[in-house]
Amino acid sequence: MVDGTESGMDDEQRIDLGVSLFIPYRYTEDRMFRALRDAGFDDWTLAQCRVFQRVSPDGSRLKDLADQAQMTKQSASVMVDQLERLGYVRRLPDPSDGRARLIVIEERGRRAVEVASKALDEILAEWKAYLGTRNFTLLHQILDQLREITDPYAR
Amino acid sequence: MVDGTESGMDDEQRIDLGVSLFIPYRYTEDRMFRALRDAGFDDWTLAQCRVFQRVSPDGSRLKDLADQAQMTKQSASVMVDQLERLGYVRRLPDPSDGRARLIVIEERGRRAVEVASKALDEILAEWKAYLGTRNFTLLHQILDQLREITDPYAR
DNA sequence: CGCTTTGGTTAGGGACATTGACTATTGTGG
DNA sequence: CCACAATAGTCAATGTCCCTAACCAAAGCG
Repeated sequence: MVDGTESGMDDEQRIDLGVSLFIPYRYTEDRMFRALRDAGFDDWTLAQCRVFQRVSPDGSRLKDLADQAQMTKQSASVMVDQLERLGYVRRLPDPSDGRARLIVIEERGRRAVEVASKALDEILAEWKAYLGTRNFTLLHQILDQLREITDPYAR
Repeated sequence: MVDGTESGMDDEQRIDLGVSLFIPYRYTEDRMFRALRDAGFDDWTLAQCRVFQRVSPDGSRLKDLADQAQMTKQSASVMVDQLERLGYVRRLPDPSDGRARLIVIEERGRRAVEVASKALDEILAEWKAYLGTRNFTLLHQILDQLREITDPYAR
């Protein structure tokens, strides 16, 4: 927050790494969202989509979705309600825990995942071509490393 | 969006680069926001703070803030209203254009920038120590490069 | 000068996310 | 085997954010 220009650290490196991280992130998000819309998945919102993307292929608990998306269970629940009404996911009772429910991907959701997947491939291929394979791989490695000290959710 | 597991590209690299970018970004944002709160700047919200961080030391036009923050002028205007009421910024008539107004940082805002600046330095120092100077610099360079094809706002 | 563009504001509504209080199931220690 | 704490999720009310639409005024341009 705040791109201060004073104090410590050589200026070259202060040019907001936070923003530098955010910009390409948003680029992928925007582009995938647009790809989905163009493919006919235009009945959901970005916020709903963000929750959907966290649903594991094996089904997820509401609590986990909420944690990962950094929101309250209540908020996540509303999103899931909507996604369910739209046919992207379904809630099933969790056989291993009577309190819990498993949110699983439905037919329409599966088709959306396919489209998004393809869009992501395209983006990554472009980046790879632009950065060169070497730097592209390095970026991956460094970010993975960084994740270890910045990801609040184990992984 | 959507972390698909099928199709193209070797799996190693598909582990969502988007998320990998987002996680450290959010880490910096969260931590700076907390640092500000702890320092007594606890009367604003994250959304207001996000707009504030875009205000240039020389003053910014509303339109520019809105563009950079990817929101409408109307939304940005509300944020600025609030920031102004809280004493972080002030609107001045723009001498070079009778229609426009310059949003400039006020005393309280300047103090906040200082705190945020210090927090950012800390974070970057930690990352540098963890990644090693070499990789830290590389990360910067690669992200800068990536920005050229992903930043919708020139710079 | 008219006309278009550009910078901002006002008004109203919808989407998102939070806090607080509640139910029900699970697990645990006495 | 039962009181008790912790956990999964819901309901209700509220507030914040952000958008569309409509508008005003200054600037730029033919």
